[in-house]
Amino acid sequence: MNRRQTADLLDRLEELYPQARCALCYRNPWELLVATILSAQCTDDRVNRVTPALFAAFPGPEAMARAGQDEVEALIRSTGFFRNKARNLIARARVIVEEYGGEVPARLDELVRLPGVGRKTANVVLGNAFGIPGMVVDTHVKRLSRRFGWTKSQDPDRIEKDLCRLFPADRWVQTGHILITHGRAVCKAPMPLCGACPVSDLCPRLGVVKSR
DNA sequence: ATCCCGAGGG
DNA sequence: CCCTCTGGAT
Repeated sequence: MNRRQTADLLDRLEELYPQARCALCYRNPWELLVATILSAQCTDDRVNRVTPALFAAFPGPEAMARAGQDEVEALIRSTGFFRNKARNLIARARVIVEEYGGEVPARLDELVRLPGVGRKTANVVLGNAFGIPGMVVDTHVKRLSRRFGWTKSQDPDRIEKDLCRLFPADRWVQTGHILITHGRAVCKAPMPLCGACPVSDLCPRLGVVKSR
């Protein structure tokens, strides 16, 4: 799929999913950071079910830094990986309090140094809480990128670079959201709903692009 | 059984 | 590249 076909596809997906945005409930960078790490291997609606109680119990990094491991675990148990997540939430809060004066850093290199924060989470926070362009590569973006032929790699870091080269920076954030939205609704992991796909005419999987 | 808007470690 | 961590929905 060439650059022009890709741009056409993005235009149409953006038209189809005009409301595509971050699915996590949050009111500030700290809450978004917490909600995003909880969303690892867990659906966003399940995250949104536990965050109100979590944010009420630990409103900011200072409170979280003083939290007990089992106290946090109890609140986030249903999101899976709760031991790792609880440990990282507390450790991360301490780093934010001690090294960043209680403010979530707005830089990629500083965010990824926080415990439990990888490039995916960092780019979600940068794009949605700080308005800094970042290409989010989650399982959906990864899958669609391969299906549309935008990358041959399986490595998320490599895919991120490929997509950043393919798209202009001012579309990175929205591209992530619309790919995720389309991936969840139509272009699903085990069984894509190709018969009901609104952009199947642009899909290399069906061999239609080549014949145009 | 398989997957979910992942990260860390080998 | 591989593996593990975890619960819940389908």
